[in-house]
Amino acid sequence: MKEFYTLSGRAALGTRLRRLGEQLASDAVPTLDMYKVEIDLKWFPVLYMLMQKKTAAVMELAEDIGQSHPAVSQIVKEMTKAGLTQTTRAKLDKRITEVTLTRKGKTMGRRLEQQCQDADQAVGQLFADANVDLWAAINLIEAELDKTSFFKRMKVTKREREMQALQFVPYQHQYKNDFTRLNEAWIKKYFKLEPEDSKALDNPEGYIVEKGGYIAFAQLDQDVVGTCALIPMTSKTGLVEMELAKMAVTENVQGLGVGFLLAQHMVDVAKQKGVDRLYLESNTKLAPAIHLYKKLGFKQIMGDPSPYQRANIQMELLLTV
Amino acid sequence: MKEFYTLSGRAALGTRLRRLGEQLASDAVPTLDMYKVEIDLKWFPVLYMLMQKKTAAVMELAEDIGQSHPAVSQIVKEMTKAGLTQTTRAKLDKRITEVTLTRKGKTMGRRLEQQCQDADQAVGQLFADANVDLWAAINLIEAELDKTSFFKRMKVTKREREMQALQFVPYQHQYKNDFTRLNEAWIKKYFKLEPEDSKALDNPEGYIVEKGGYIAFAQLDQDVVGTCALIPMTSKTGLVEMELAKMAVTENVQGLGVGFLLAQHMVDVAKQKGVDRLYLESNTKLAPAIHLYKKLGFKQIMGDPSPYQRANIQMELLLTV
DNA sequence: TTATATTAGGTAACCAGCTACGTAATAGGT
DNA sequence: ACCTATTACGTAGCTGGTTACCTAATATAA
Repeated sequence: MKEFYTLSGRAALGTRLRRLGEQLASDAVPTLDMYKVEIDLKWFPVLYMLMQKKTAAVMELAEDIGQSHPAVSQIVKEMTKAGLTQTTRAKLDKRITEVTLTRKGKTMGRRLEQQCQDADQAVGQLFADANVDLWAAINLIEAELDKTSFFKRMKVTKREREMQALQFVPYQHQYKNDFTRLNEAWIKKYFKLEPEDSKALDNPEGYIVEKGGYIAFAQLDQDVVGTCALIPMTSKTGLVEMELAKMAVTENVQGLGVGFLLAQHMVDVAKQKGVDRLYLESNTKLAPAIHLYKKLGFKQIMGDPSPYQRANIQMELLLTV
Repeated sequence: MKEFYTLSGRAALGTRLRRLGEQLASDAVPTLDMYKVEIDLKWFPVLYMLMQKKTAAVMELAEDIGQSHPAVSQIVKEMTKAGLTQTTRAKLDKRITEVTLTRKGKTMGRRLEQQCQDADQAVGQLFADANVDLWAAINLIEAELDKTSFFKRMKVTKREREMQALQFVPYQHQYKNDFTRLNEAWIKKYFKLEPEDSKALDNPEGYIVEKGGYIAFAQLDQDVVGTCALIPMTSKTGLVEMELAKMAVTENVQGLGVGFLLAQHMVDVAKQKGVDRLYLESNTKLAPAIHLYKKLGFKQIMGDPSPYQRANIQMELLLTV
């Protein structure tokens, strides 16, 4: 039994907690008997709250015990039938159903309170015996989950693992289609293909690689998920200058930081090549891209007019100071 | 919200555990999406087990994942409909339904395993952030509950509390009926009233108290729940001797240790009175009583014949050595 | 052998939650 | 004053589990 837990490890934490909770709850059924509290287990929280509050509305009880109001409505109906509670419409607001305990309900309630005190005591003893304060532990865990939900934590974990598998490879002939595909995808999505585009996209080898440029591809497991190019520029200043261009990342891995790592990789390559200044053109519509460039240290400049219509921002990064 | 927890304290541990578990589980639904595992959350354990086992029977899976076999049967049916599993009758034993994953099922399974690894990682991180190892804590608690169930713990706690309220009071006239009632109850239950009984039961004052004897009553809250008497004996040896007799405890508090505490009280009283030797007669049918006397140090002896038919064992306790 | 017990697992009915929705009463804006 | 939004809460129906019960196959004892 419970083979599943041992195998799936802490991933089954949720199931395990629920199960332990259920076990404790089911242990509570015979104890109710012991205290001569003749109630349905599920009435427990409502009865308990009514002992504290004297009178309460259905919605109020639902809020207090953390269940839906139909559940409470149902429970109150049953308890009333069993003679433990009675309901009256509130005078001030006739929508409100006020629930109060009958004499019999109060008797049960008193026994229940006694039982709760004993249970608290017993739980305390259990913690002492096991030398663990599970209650405090849950408080800490819940506080931590309030800060960052488990869902978000999973996302971070996944990304971290995946990013470890990310590799950068230089251009090879077999990647030609990937280069075209990745770039056409984003251009078509945000703008439309310009005549200037086809120059580089249709012939990366002749237009970039053979001219002393560099193209890198980001590979995740077997998939090519991103690309970026360094294109030599004819410099007027005597500095070694290259253009960072054709940056593209597949839609379904966007937001994982592939773009940033890819761009960083390109900067590293540029440094190795002895490039003094990196230049790029982009569009302010592409906010995440601009953000990414800024993060890498690119500064906006007013440069020469671009051959691309969509370019409305130009940036540079000086690599040698 | 959650007013109930803060009020009822650790008594609501069960509910709280269950709730936290459910919260974590519900957080897992969107993560399934993230990993492109297109399964119903409840299929998770079955799919996971099948990844480990290649093939498994319905009963086996039920055992492994800790759910009932109809649940598994249902899940397998749904999974088969979704094309994730296929079922065949075992050749050796045609009652057995062997469940295996299809190609599609295996694909999902692989992604799920990946997800489980990430989840395990994320849970580990959560524990690190909260600085609590909840997993280890649960292990300790479960181990402790295996030793002593929560139900039993509640019983002990209840008894301890109740025993604190236990008081011993000496005979007063208003207790006369209690003395008769308590004694007649057990005599009638195990034996039948003998003529000798009425002597003491009908006239405790004349037969016991006024002759220098002593009667004590055990009171729990307002209820008289037990009684016991010390009756002077005519000694041949010159020692001060008394008979411990008329020990009776109400049925509905039996097993709580009232009898033991009462007898212990009588021994204390005897010591105060300067009694050298306590003597008693009983019947071996009354095993708990005999056990109790032995625990107090009484030893079996062969004494004079008893006026009571039901007496088939005699014991003594020497108080002065 | 043959009768009986046990086992695998399917179906049915139930249960305790939930969400969705409807109705009546109240609150609020114009 | 009147229309709209909100609130309280009841009913209906869904879901994911359960237990109870059934049949068929196998194991066991007379």
